[in-house]
Amino acid sequence: MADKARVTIREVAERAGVSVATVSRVLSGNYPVPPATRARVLRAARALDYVANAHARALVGGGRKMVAVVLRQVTSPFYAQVAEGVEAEAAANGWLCLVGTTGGDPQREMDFVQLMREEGARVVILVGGVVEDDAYRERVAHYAHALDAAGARLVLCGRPSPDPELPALVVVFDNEAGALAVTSHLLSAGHRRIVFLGGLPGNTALDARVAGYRAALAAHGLPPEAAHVVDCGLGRAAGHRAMAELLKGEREFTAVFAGDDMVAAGALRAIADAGLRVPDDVSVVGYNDIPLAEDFNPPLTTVRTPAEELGRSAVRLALRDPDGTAGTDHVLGTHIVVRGSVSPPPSERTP
Amino acid sequence: MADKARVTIREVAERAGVSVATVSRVLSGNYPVPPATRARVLRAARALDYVANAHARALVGGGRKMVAVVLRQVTSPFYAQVAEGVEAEAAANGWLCLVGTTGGDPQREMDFVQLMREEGARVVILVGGVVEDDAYRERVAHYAHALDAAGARLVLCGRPSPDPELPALVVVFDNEAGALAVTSHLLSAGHRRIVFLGGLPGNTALDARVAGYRAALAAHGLPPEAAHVVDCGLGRAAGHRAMAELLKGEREFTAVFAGDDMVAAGALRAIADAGLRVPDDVSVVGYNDIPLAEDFNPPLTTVRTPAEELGRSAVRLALRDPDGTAGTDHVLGTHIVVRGSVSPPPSERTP
DNA sequence: GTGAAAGCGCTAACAC
DNA sequence: GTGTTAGCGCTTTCAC
Repeated sequence: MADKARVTIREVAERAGVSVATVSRVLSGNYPVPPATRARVLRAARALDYVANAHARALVGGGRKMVAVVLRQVTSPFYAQVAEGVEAEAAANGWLCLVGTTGGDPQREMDFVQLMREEGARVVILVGGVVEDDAYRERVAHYAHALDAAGARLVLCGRPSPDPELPALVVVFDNEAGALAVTSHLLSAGHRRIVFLGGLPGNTALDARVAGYRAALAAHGLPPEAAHVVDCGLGRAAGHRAMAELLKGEREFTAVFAGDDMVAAGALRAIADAGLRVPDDVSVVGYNDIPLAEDFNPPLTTVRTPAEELGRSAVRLALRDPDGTAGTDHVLGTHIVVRGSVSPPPSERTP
Repeated sequence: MADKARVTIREVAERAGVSVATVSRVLSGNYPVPPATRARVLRAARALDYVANAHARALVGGGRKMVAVVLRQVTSPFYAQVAEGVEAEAAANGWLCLVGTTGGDPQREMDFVQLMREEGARVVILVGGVVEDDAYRERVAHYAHALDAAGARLVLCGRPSPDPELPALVVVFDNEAGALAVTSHLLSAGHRRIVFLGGLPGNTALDARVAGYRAALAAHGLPPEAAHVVDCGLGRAAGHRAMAELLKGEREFTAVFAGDDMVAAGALRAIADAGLRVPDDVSVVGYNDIPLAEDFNPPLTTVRTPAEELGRSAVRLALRDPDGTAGTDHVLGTHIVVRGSVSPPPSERTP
């Protein structure tokens, strides 16, 4: 019962009483064919429920319109939004979209990119911040050159290029500006002791956010020692653990700036578990404005990063620029979304 | 610069000083080749950064190991988890996974399935509840037969088969049992006036949940009129709108059973906006236990549906059963997760 | 206007 | 052990 033979173009031709060339012509629709023959062929194809073999087509046609996205995981709200943007923009242009997940494993990333090369993907999009070590730089350089040699495009999405000379397109957020803005928001509310939760040394996105955080502190005349960054990495669990740990000692902060909204979710839970209230006892801000951030307790003040637009831009750029005029990075703006997780620090409210 | 010629097997053969057949043999690894030649070929392939053309390979090899998942959208936490399960299980077996989204549009669904037939996907997985109208039944029957005729498998995931005779595998949750369980939980807490928010007449998943809800009510000796289902459909926005509407009139309920967690999120917000507290003034339960349900305000009591396992099961089943011994549905168990959104109704607490 | 035929890059018989 | 060759299903010159 398995593997019955697929209907081929030859059978359609026979049934319609024409040659395979004619069938190909009407199906491709890029060649004038008399309405009568055309109808006959179409009828035969319909009757046989014929579907073209995409592989044969791609083989002769030199590849197929396909873009591939590589993410850590689809269950992260942020990545899911980026994927949705890529998928939508690809579909809108009649391109196929393939999403692959790595779980953060470099080997899986390499395997997937290799697979995409075999499949003839014409655009490969790498999404999200990463820690830039030598192995990474080497990997990306290889992807970029290999893809370029095959006439395909590499797009770095949400991360800078490790080397401006690489044939790669890049679309990013201005993480530093976003972080500077939320930190300033906290400072304006009167906070002076703000901890940054979720540092990840070497990670492009987090380093930039930390830089923005430090810049805001400095701009408000605070000394460098005022910065307190906890390098616990990302994820709800990490945020929860790190916050709980922090809450064990003397409380030397009045606000926390979480590296992203998932970290914030974990931190909020830990704070509640400790019997403290947000924002009365401690203020919290996140980053990314994931769809459910407004349902947190309390609704989270955070930085909106247009994730879906990031994905759309990536494919738009790649399709618009088939010959790879790399060079300038495209940067997308972000802005603060004020909700209920920030208030003046306790001391300020009881002068 | 675009579309440079890809390195082919012929070039590797030349460089290694052997025939293409030999190269093919060492690369496929399914044929004994002397270590010396083998090494020479491998070296040549590496030097040229050769990647096989998957299309040529699939063309001669009769298709390629690929499973396709079809979802409404990846940004829904529930669907994302299912997709992750499918992806993981497929990858674990060395299969490619392609995810397509429809946004709920039947046309896009048909286009995507058609595309998957062209691509030679050997497994196509349709995910999630649907409203079963005639058009739908016809569509699915067509997919099932067409896929079967090509030796591929159709898997209905999270929805029953519209016709037991169809050559399709099915994996589902026992929605009725899950709904009966949470409703009973509410009843045990003392609630008698419970509204079901998020009905969607004709939708397989919601109808089953409503049935479980009614069954629980009946089991507790309540008359059929005790049931109150609001057919607002799914999604956070729908839940918010419907709840706000409900709150405008005389409050004739003490608890709400949301059709899924996103509806619950919207309902919680509407309740808070109305100045009411959960669970003191009104209790709320959801369905699915999405990852962030515990971060809602208050943490949501809900029904855990093992979404990722649903996805994994779907591919496991399809791979285990290549010849389509359809017939019996596979059903996955669910269970309640008790958190903070339920308490006895106000009247019970002030006897 | 339509058909015959030459490949696209690869695998698998079939020779030697 | 390794090379030669015939296709896989399709598109696309090039004839007629």
